[in-house]
Amino acid sequence: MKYWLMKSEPSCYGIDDLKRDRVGVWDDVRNYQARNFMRDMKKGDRVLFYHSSTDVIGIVGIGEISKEAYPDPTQFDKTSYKYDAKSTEVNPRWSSINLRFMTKFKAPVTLQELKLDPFFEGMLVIKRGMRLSVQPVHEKHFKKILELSTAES
DNA sequence: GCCAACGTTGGC
DNA sequence: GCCAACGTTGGC
Repeated sequence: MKYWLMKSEPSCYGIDDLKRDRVGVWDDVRNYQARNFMRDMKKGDRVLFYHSSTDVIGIVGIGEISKEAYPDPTQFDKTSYKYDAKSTEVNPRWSSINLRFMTKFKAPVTLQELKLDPFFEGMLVIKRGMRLSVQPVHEKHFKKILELSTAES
């Protein structure tokens, strides 16, 4: 099983939206590196759900990959601002995955906490200028974040 | 709202 | 294939 981190702006789609929907469609990634990671995802992989561009920045819950990469429907939709004229049905450029809600933390494990704890050194999300919205996470970091989240209230 | 750090685009 | 210009991300 692999572990990932996925960023989302809560004003756009946050953990509460995922909780309500139970399964969320990740369908607007237009970055090749992020796409490639999404294509590596396997059913059952765990995902740290991260809130960006908000007052409390950090990891707010856990999800699970419930459907592996498939062509992102928005790339063929001419009415979508995510429409990509260069993408074809035969050779789609962009991929989607489905994410199933698992847990919402009582309190976020904040970016600030991660930066202060030497244990998380090397974790991609705390690297300055790391804008990648989908990234792999080490198992030890994932597990530690789970511990931290239950330690909080 | 600022701006640094990237990624992408397109002229050459 | 280089690289300047431009657009976007995302923390602060």
